[in-house]
Amino acid sequence: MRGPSEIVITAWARLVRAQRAVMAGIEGELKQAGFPPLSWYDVLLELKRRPDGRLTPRELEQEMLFEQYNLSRLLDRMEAEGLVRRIPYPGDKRRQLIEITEEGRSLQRRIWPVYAAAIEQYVGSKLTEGEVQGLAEALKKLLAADENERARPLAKKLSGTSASDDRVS
Amino acid sequence: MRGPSEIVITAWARLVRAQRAVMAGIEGELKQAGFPPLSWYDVLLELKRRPDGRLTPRELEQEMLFEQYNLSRLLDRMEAEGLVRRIPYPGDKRRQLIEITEEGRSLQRRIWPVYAAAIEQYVGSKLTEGEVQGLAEALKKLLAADENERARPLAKKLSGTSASDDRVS
DNA sequence: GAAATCTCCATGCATTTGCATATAATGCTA
DNA sequence: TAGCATTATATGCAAATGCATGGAGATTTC
Repeated sequence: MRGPSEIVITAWARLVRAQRAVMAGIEGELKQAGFPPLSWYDVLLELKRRPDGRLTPRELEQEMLFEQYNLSRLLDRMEAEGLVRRIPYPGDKRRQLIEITEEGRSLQRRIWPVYAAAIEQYVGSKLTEGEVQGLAEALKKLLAADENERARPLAKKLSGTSASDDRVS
Repeated sequence: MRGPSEIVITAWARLVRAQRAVMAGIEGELKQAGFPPLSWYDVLLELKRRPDGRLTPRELEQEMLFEQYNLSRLLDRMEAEGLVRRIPYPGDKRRQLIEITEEGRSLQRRIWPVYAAAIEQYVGSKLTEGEVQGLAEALKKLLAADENERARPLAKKLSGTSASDDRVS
């Protein structure tokens, strides 16, 4: 395996830094508006997208690229706040279904305008349309599964779909 | 402020996911090779780049986009391992200088081949030269300071330089 | 069809992070 | 130059994360 070229190293370094900077900014906006961390929003949105508002933890984990134990506890907290509900999975007692509550839907709707504004501020307003296109395209390729990757906890099943309304993260 | 277009939302979502996936992969490679987390490497590299191998915590914080308290404790751990050394800052008793030790330099050198291979695997090998160029360019613009951003803890002074040898993160 | 294996989710414990605040030194202002 | 604001770093405490493992239930194997 060749070593990475300089530009690859630069791109990687900037990917880390940009994600940190933008994430810190956006999380800061949400917090300041009195909202929970972005991961809560991600869960709510994934659930809301489903016609029945339900998903198994396993599915959520793969969508969000979250560690299993991490998600388990995140759901604990969200359930404690009444945003989601754990219900039994018919036909398999190991599994469960996470269902978004009305309160969860309400929170998602209230967060979105703030989140959207932050995305526009930290991402949209900094790039041209073409640059955004190219960025999205390149990142999609980074997300593509790779046979060479060793067995790893995250990033197993990735998809590359687009967004609408408040489809984010 | 307009809301973000769909493609902007997609790009942001993928930025988060790609960074998570790639970071998890690369961190996994390092861990498996018995090395400490990437943040340790970042510190070592920033210090090593300086002619005198020294930097103040404040400077490190800004280079790495790390929280102050977070860096303070990271340096505690690294100092405990003998990788860096805290020395007084001449002329200002509030400050200090963090100096990389010989052991720190050695660790950095040993990590680099593993890290480089991982970068190539998770980033370089997935994109064409042109795509990498475009990605680096777009991310640079995301990192550019923005007057509209509210006073935030991170991301104050950002620069956009390139890489060489083992100049990463 | 029983045992071994695998899948899904939870949890105890250590580490790390986040948040607020402390401590100490410097710089500024009147 | 006394008082007050500001800067640099550290730290107590709570929350979140990582890691290893547990335990229950499904699936496979022979």
